[in-house]
Amino acid sequence: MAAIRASQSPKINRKAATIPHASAGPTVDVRCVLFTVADGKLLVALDQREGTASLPRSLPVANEPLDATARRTIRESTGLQEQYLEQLYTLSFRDSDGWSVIVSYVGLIYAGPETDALARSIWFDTHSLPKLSGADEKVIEYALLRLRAKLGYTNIAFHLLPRAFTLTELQNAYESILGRRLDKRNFRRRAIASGILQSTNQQRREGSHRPAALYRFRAEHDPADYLTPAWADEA
Amino acid sequence: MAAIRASQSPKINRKAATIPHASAGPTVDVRCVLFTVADGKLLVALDQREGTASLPRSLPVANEPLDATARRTIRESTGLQEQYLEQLYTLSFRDSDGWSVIVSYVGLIYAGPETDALARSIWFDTHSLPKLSGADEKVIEYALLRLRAKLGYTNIAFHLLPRAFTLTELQNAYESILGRRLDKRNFRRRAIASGILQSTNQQRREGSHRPAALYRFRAEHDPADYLTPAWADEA
DNA sequence: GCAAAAGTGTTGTGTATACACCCATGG
DNA sequence: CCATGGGTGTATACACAACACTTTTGC
Repeated sequence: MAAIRASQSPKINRKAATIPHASAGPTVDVRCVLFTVADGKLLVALDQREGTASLPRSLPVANEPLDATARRTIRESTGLQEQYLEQLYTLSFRDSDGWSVIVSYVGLIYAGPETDALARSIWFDTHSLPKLSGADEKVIEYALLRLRAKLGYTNIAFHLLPRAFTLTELQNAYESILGRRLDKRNFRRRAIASGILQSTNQQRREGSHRPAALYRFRAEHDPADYLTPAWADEA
Repeated sequence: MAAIRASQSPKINRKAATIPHASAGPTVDVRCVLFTVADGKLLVALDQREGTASLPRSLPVANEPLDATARRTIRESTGLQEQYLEQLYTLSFRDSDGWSVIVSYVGLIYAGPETDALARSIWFDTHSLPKLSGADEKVIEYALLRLRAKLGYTNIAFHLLPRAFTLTELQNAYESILGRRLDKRNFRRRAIASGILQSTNQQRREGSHRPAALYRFRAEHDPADYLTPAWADEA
């Protein structure tokens, strides 16, 4: 607990602050970890320009809010519109391209058969990822950690499903992310109790077994985005 | 669920990506919300250069990790060494100085009588803050929200106390942050049960009443930093 | 002996977990 | 009629909230 008031010099700070642009500050680059679930696998979207794979990324254009950059990145790189987006973490990184500040986002999306067909090549199983840069690897790893943790106290997994879904599909999404099986009765009880399920009166019949009831997600009761500040990103 | 594959043009993206430096990207600036507790009040540290108050801030110097920038900012602005530091949120902001990306951090510290004396002027009660920029106001508001939420599932408030403390002091810290009174017996039971209290065998006698047992915080059992990625910030 | 803060247990209520069988359908 | 996944209830353990009095000290 020794005194710390040593290097009190705000020289660099002040100087740079007066000429904010064109200084040797870091480049800001936005990267998105976009997840989807298919066949009981948790998949992540990667770009594969020039052989090596990498997270979808881009630089913010002038005065573009970071959230908008993230959404644009996802659109440009996958052609899809994410259903949920949350800022993950910001880190600085030094590599061959110079000095970057990476603002990372996590997105969730349902990639059904249609979209799957046109964009299949970009999806990679999180359990067998291709070679990635160190930064991308860490960002993905952390995104997974946070996504799993968040399943415990939010209903975020709804965003991985189509508008109408069965409880079994919902449970499969949870199990894919968590990597373990859940008890059917307990899962259904909690899902119903959470109050964010709206029971449509439709059913889905497929295969030689009892048809499943279809539900919708009541977005207005979703407490999932409480981690994102209300103002989010304005300019 | 209409098809979204509209603006597939990664023009801007690609172009900017090839000349990352010297472009008109945003300035990156790190701001710290440093909290302390005194007299049952939750206080935040503000700089008051040139009349208007603002959060302590600075620009990262070349290749400096963001966490290091945050720690340096706190040292330079308060002369103190924070006891806990966590990244809060990153937002972009447009103001008179141009286009900035603000990486915000929350720090916790114990500001005892000694430190209080030399730095008293910088501390402001969170319930009566001076006029601040819109960005700073929002960052503080969000920091408070997150700090309160975090008290529910972590033991983060220990970082607001001196090395040895009484359970009553700990409870006061919680109450100052939450803004409501807690039940003494329940509070103590949970604090003990959490396993991060190490009972020193010392007591503190002050005033005409029974002396209080002193405890220490077992940092190695602190699950508080699980929100921060293991790699945190390397370059 | 009294004022002032420290310290201490029990009970009810709600929430999470473990666990096994019948139902509706297609072929 | 059988294979397949859909759907249902109960008992137990644990976590949390409400609640009041005794203890030790300084003066």
